[in-house]
Amino acid sequence: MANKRITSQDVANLAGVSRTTVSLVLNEVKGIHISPETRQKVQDAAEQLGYIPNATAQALATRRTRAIGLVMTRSPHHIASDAFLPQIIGGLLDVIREHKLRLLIESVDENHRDRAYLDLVHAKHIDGMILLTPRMDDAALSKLEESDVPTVLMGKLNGTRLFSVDVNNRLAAKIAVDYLLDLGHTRIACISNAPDSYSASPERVLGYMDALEGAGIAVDEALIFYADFDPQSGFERTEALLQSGKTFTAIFVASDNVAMGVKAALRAAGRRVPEDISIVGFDDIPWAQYSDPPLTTVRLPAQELARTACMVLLDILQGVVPEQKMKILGTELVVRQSCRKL
Amino acid sequence: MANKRITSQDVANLAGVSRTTVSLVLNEVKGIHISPETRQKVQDAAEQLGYIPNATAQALATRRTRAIGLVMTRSPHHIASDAFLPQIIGGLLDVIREHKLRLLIESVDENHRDRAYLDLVHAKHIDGMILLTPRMDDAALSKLEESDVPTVLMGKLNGTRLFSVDVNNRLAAKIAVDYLLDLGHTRIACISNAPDSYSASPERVLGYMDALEGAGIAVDEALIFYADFDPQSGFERTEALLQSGKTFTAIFVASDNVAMGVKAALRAAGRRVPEDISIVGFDDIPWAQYSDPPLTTVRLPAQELARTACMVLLDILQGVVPEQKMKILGTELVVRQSCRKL
DNA sequence: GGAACTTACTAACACGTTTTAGTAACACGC
DNA sequence: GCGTGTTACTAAAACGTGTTAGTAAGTTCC
Repeated sequence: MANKRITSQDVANLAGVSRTTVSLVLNEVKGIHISPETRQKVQDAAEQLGYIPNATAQALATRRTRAIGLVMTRSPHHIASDAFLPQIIGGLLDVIREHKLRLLIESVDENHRDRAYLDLVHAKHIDGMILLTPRMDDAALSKLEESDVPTVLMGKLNGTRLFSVDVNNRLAAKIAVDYLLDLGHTRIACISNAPDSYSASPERVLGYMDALEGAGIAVDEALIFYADFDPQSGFERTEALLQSGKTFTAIFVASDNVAMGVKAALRAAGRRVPEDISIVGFDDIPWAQYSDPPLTTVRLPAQELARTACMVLLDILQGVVPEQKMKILGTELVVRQSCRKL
Repeated sequence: MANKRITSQDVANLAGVSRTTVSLVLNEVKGIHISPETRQKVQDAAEQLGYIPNATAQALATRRTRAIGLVMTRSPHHIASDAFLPQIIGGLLDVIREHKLRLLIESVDENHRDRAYLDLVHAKHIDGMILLTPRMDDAALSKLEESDVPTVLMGKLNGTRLFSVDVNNRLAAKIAVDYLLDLGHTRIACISNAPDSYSASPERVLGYMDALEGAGIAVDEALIFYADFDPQSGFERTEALLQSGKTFTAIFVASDNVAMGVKAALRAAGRRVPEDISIVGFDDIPWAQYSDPPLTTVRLPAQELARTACMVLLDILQGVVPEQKMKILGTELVVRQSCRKL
C-alpha cells in the first residue's frame, strides 16, 4: 500500500496555484494578500489529500527544528531510579504540546560530555536545551556559556551566565531542620541527596547548618553524610551513621528517594520511625505520602519547575530575554507523621 | 561570536576536493575507491574545522531521521507518577546511544489520538515508534496496523499484527497468587493495576482466577477491583474493599505503585501488613524493596523490556524481520516480607 | 493620464546533505 | 591500437520546504 508521500507540490497542483501560495496559506503568513477563494481552494486541497508537511524539510528551510532537548548527565542506573523524571517530563510535555514542539531526551555520559552539549545543538537536532542537575565541576558547561546556545538550567550553578530555574534549597533545608529543632531535637544528623559537586547538595547542607547555628547548636561534621541519589546509597550512609556510634534523635535527609533507603536501614537496625528517630525528607516524591509512616518532607514543585524552565527557554528562543537570570520557585514543608516531639 | 556554520562545502574547499568526496569519506561508504591520501586530507580538514554534519539535512537527503519515538497515551497526571517511566527511558537510552540514534518522547492525548500516531511518522519526525501501554479499545491502533509504520508495542494486544514485547502477565499473576495459596490463604482479594481496557490488567486478573481455580476455590467477583495506575486509586479501592464487609486475609495487587496506596489505606484502617493482611505486588519498582515491610512482588524486567523493544524496532528499521511477532520476557517472584503464613 | 501604490500571485533560490550518473586517466589483454 | 575494466574522483539532481525578489493587473491620486 506504499502510498507516495504527499508534498506541497501535490497540493499546489490540485488547487491550481503555485507551491509558494500553498506555503503562504497554510502557514498563515501575515502581511501578505491572498484572496479568500484561493485560500479556500488551498485548504480544501490540503484537506482532501491529507497533506502533512515534512518536518525535516521545514527544519532545514527555517533553520529551526522545533524540538528542545532534555539533557541529563546522570548514568543510566541513576536515571532508572529517579522519581522526579516522570514529573519533569510530564511538566515539559505540558508546555511543549501547547506550542507544537517536540521533546528530545538525551543522556550525556561522564566521559565525553565536553563536546556533547554543543554537538547536540550544532548538529541542529534541537533548538535549545534544558539541563538537568548540572554539576559544578563540569568543564563542558563553560564552553556552553561561551557559545550562544539557548540553555536553561534546572538547578543552581554559582556564577553562571546561563538562565536557570530552581528553588531556594538552602532556605528550604533550613525550614525543614527548624521544624525538627522546634520539636525539641538537638542531635540531628544530615544525609544529603548527592555528592557535593551537584549544587543542590551543598546548598541543602548549608541550610541544615544555618538552622543549627540559628539555634546555637554546634555543627558536628561527623553527623553529615553525602548520599548518591538512590535508596541504596541512603541505606549505606545510614549504616555508616549508626556504626559511627554518634547519638542522634533525628535525620534530615535531603532527598525522599534516599530517605527510602534510610528508613529501611533504620528498620533493619531495629530503630523505629518516628518513635526512636524522626525523619524529614526533601522533594515530596509521589510515594512520600504513602510510605509508612507518611513522610514529612519539603515539597519541591517538580512539575512547575519543569514547566517554568520550558517557558523560559521558549522565551529565549523567541528572542525575548527573561527579566531575571534566575527564577526561584517556592517550596513548602509538608508535615506528615515521620517526626515526633521530644 | 556568531561563528558561521561549517558545512561540508567548507571541508571540501579546505581539502581541495568536491563535496561528494567529503561525504563519501566521512560516511565511509564502501564499494567506492578513494585514495588513502585524499581520505586523510578530508579527515584532517574536517577535524581542523570542527565539522559537524547537519542532522536535518542528512535526514532530508536520506529520508531517515535516526530518531525513534516513545509514545504514551496516558494523561500528564499519570505520567508524573509512573514509577516505570525512568526505567524504560533508561533502557531505551542504553540501546539508542549505542546506535547513535535519538529518542523523542510524545504523549498523545485521548481526544485526537486517531490521527496522532500516524502524523508523527508521516511528518518524518521519527522513523519508528515504541508504543507504551496500548489500550485495547484504541481505534487509532488499527489504522497504525494498516499502515506500514515500524512499530513495537510494549504490552500485549490481542489479535494485533504489530510486533510486541511483553511478559506473561497471566502466568506471573498466577504464580504470585499461588504463593499466597501456598501460605494457606484462601480468601484473597485482587486489585488490578488499571482499567480493564489496558490489556495487562485483565490478564493479571485472569492469572489470579487461574490460581484460585487451580486450588479449587470459587472466584468471588466482589473481591476484584480495578485501580487506575496511581497510589491514590489503590487507596480508594482498598477503602471500598474494606467497606464491602467481605473477609479476606490477603490481597494480590497487580501494581506496586497501586500497592503503595493499598498499604496506606490498610494502615489507616488499623490493619497491619503482614500480620493482618498479606500483600503481593507486581512490577518490583525501585521502592518496593525499601517499603515497610519490604514488598513481596513479581519482578517485571522493565529495563530489559525497553531494551528489547528498542532492539526489535531497530531490526525492523534495518529491514530485518524478527522471527517472532511477540517476544516474552521472564518474570520472577521476589519474596520479601509482606506476606505471612496462615 | 501617468506616477505611485496595492493586490494577488509566482519563479527561482536557499537550506546542507546523499546519491546517481558520469568522466577522465590509466592498466590490461590480445 | 582497441575494447574492457578499474581507479579516483566530480557535476548535478534530489530530498521538501521557506522565502525573496519580482511581475502583472488593477486602483488611487492629483
